[in-house]
Amino acid sequence: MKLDNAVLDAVHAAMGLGGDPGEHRVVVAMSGGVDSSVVAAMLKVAGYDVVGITLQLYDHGEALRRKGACCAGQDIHDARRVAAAFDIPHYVLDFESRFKDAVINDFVAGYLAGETPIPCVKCNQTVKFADLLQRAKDLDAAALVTGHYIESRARGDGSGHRDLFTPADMARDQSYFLFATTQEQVDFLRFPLGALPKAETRRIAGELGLVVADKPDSQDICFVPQGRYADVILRLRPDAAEPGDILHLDGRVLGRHEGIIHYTIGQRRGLGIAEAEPLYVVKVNAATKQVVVGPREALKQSDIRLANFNWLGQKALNEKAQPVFAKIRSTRPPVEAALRKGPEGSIVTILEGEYGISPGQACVLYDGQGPGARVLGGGFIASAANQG
RNA sequence: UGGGGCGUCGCCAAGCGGUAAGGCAGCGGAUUUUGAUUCCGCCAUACGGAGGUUCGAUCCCUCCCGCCCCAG
Repeated sequence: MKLDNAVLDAVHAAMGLGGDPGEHRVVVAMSGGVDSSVVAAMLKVAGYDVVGITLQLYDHGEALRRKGACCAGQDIHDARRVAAAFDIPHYVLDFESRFKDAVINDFVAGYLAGETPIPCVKCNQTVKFADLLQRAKDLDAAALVTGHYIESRARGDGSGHRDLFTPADMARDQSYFLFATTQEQVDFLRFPLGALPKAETRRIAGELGLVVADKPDSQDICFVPQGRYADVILRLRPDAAEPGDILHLDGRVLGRHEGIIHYTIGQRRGLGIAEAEPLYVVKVNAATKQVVVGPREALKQSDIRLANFNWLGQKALNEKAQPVFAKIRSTRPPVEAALRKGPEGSIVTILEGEYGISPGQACVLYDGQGPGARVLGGGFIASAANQG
């Protein structure tokens, strides 16, 4: 099995390790999906000393053959098969307990607090780029490699540091989920798919004869079956189903709900309230169990206070606002904003405002729009308000 | 039990003799490595009930039922 020279060059460039590939041990996080499988196979074909690791994260033993999942059941089996086909040493690590503590419990706690957690970020932040990354280092690897669609390039100033950039295929951009990656982690990570369009990844998968070449892309939260996340919360915390009022901004009580965990800011469906115009969730109050609704216009806000801020930019932050581009949800392009750091923490002001800014979600910062924009970090949205 | 008004899909609401708009809600799908959003599709053989007039009635007439308002 071989690859085009252009592809091989791209792989070597993405790794940036220099010298003989065979002298570099690299650990590939293999989820069992097409992307990470292609990464592992490409690196092996390119001559690296590849070690594949698959994390078992949840549902040990349960029959999980559904499509679009990862890190359990069938997917582990798929990863193992790909590794075997390419003669890649492969290990499955049981991270269930760690995953439950760091990701699932955090997810549940977020909803109980009236926020909208983003488990994929937590998973990258803790399980993958902290624990798994340490395992890779323990194995004397030169890098931990994943199938994320994001570009990493050496800064080239002799510092040994690397920077993250949005990928060539913006339709697949995963930078939103990676904003919390620290500089130290960035320096050890590699993302060979950042330069490839997804279609090219599929093509390579076919060319290399991977058993997962036609496997559907994953979507939804990996540990949530059927997209019914509330079921997972209720299973862990049956007491989370506390009903409350659905209150309109104008003060009217319009109805009742079966628990704030079913709602997120900006949500329209599922309210069951027939009014003249569509109503959206404007606020979720965990203390009073109230879900406040209002017209779409009421969702527009501009000032965002960030928590757990991770700054990957070069320029030092201070009270003077600096221009950035901010993205408050994964499926929206970054928009013009201003970032400043004050006594209250890091504040991002969206110049034109954004609709449905939800606490718990991420606000990711860039130095531009489109492919090749540098990822400057970001934070979790702690609160949002209208510009005063 | 005098007068007036109204009863059309779960909610709101067009239609005023020619064979049931629309919005909201709901359901289904597409999109999406989070939650959402958005988009697309579906959603009353039926107009409170019974008669009548008419070629033809949700729309006209009569009676009944049920609401609402004003006056007692």
